[in-house]
Amino acid sequence: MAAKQAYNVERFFQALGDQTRLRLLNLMGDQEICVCYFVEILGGPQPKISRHLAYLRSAGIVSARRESKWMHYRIVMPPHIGAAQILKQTLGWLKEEKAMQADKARLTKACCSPSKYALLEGAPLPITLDAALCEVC
Amino acid sequence: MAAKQAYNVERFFQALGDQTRLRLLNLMGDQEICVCYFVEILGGPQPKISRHLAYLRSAGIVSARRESKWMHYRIVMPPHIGAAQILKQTLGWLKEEKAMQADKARLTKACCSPSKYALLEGAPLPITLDAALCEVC
DNA sequence: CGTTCGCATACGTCAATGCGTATACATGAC
DNA sequence: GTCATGTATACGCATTGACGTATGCGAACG
Repeated sequence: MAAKQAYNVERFFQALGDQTRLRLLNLMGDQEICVCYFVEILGGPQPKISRHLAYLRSAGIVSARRESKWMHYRIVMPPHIGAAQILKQTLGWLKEEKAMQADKARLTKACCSPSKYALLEGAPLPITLDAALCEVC
Repeated sequence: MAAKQAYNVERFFQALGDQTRLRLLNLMGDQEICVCYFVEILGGPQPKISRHLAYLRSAGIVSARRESKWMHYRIVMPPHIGAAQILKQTLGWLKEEKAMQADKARLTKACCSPSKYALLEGAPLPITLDAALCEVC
């Protein structure tokens, strides 16, 4: 069959129905990114970022990987084919939003000179995911 | 520009994050349908249907038209091009869900023999929207 | 006019969600 | 072990949302 039955579609759309979470997803894109960058780029208290990441995890949209002290987050395509298509389309359109482009630019800037950001001293750089492993690309 | 700035993206996704509203959207499809059919097909109290339709209206996803006593609802494409694409894709995938197909089948059945449904006595039949006027088609 | 019908809204209740703050947890340095 | 660092969770609170029930509003009919 083309679509699975048990997938929680409501949860998927609810996960996309928040500005902060959309910004997080846009920043991830096809990269695996450390939480400290999210905190730096989006501003605000760190628990806020962490909670939204937990929400995305519970919705099955992102996965987390620990590397010593740092947690890396990346987008994972939902098992539901319809949801996966929607997610791809959403990511594509986010790239066209000016505010999202500004976020991305700040991320690039932070990665190029992390020493300018107290929070990012020694933080691991984002990792661009292998196209063969990343269905987003 | 490819995308508008002020569109309420959160509200759009939140509107899709509910099973009842997805069922309503699937039933509408490319037709303009009377509220009484929604009540008949989805069951449950009528105010529940009406509230969800109001939510979809506030999100700019559907529009309402009065015809004497009856209110007809139809899907309207959001002004935001990204949202419009997402909505089309969502509608297309809903058609593949078995539960949604069952809803649609019950709607067809109700339209063919409305006399069997007390609620639908004299109710106006759904109107398939002209392809020239309906961007969904 | 009053009644009936189709639908929308108001009200109260309860669960879910978002936030800031504080705290717990995990890892590494010492 | 202690401590610092990066991240997650707990708590209290305010807002939102979904629900059932009751009620209001517009249109048609008598």
